[in-house]
Amino acid sequence: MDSRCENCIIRQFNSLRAMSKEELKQVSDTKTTKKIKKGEPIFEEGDKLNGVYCVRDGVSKLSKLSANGKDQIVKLATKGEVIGQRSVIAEESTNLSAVAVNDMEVCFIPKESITHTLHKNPDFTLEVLRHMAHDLKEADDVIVNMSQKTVKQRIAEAILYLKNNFGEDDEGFLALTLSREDISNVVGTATESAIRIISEFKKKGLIHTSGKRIGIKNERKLVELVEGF
Amino acid sequence: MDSRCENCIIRQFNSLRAMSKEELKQVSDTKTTKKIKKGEPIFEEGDKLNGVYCVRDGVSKLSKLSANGKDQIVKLATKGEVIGQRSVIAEESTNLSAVAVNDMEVCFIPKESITHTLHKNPDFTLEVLRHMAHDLKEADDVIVNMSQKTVKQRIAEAILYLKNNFGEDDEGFLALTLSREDISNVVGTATESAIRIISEFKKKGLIHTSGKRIGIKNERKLVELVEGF
DNA sequence: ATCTTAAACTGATAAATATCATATTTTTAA
DNA sequence: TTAAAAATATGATATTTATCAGTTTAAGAT
Repeated sequence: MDSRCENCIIRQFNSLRAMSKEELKQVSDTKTTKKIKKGEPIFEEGDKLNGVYCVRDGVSKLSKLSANGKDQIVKLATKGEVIGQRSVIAEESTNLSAVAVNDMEVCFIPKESITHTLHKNPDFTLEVLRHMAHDLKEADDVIVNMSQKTVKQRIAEAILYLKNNFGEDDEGFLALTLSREDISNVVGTATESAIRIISEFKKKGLIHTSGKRIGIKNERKLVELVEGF
Repeated sequence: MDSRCENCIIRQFNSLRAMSKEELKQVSDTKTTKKIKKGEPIFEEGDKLNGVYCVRDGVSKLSKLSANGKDQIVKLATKGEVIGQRSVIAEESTNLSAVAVNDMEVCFIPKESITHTLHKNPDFTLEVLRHMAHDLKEADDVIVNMSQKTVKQRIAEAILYLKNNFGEDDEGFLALTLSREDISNVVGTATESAIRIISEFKKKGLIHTSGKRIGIKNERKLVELVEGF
């Protein structure tokens, strides 16, 4: 993979595409590439970030620790997404932890490169703004789901989400394998409850499993379940 | 109250303050002021908005209808806040309904005034971006609260939120009176459950009530409850 | 002011979910 | 490869929350 931002395909998926040649060169010259192993943190809740992280490969879970000691996963960030933006823009310490779900490669971009462009290039700022508007809409949807859907519906939805966003492998399992605990943290439930419902889905023929891996067997029924039939 | 945006105090609280004199004049010349009565909608979920609404007076609830027919209130917007921004920026139809909680006065600003400035004035765009970053953080917090806190904790939190954001009247009641149903829609629970818990708080001496009005009697205990004691 | 309607409230019960305890399987690392 | 650790799984039970049915109280309209 080319190590210059100008040539990085990932850029096509995020706001960096709205940068000018010179701005991009500046980013490329100051960025550093990091490898993060599965389970390792990129940053922790409360950290003051000195820049943002552009995900080149792998998936990161963004989560927040609640008073009762459970993590709530708020978002899964994958190839092409930029994480840490919110904190850098608001000039606050981050409200989320970012931990690698599998082995990752990320580019660290110092905040000066970003903030300078934010002040100078309205196209870039607008592009970031549009992304954030989208994230905000998604967050609103999550709030509604959390409060109005049952755990069963939320788990069905999470499984479909994983398929739609990360795809399936050649054996028909979800390409992104989350632990049962991670699933329960996405859905906001007790790990045992998540496991129980996954077993139930298996018994009913909606999914099949192998170890921690999950595959979809009856997508239509899962969709119906989410919609409340 | 002066009807020119340039002189409007409300502007101090929102992104419009980053506009140049000319931009603001343009907004002022194209804006229209509307009065909305308690219970009336400003816009409905799915509407394509032709502009944004700047709240001059009163409070609006932003909510989303869920599959089971219940509204989930995602945000309460008050004096100084601009609503409908997200949809206009993302150029999508709105994902939320806005209904007046009490009599309101709002200024409608056609989207052209906004989008034009978004493309030209990075200070303004950045200011809007910062606001949205803030909203996103709040949304993340709501997600965590929804999934990790009990209904009792969420109701206690809602009461404290109302006090901190809208204050108390001279009799010691919350200045913003929400119906029990609205409270249950903020908290994401059945109306009867909300009522029951409010009664319980009253019995325990945490609050006092008079009709639908609620006053805080023991703030410390409410805070402790939210934090899980 | 009073009639009418809507909102607030209460009880009984059902359903959903969490918790605790423990067995089994899978993964990790020596 | 195998022992240890971690994750998955399941049962029993407690707790929380929703639902249904009904009464009382408050608010709005004539």
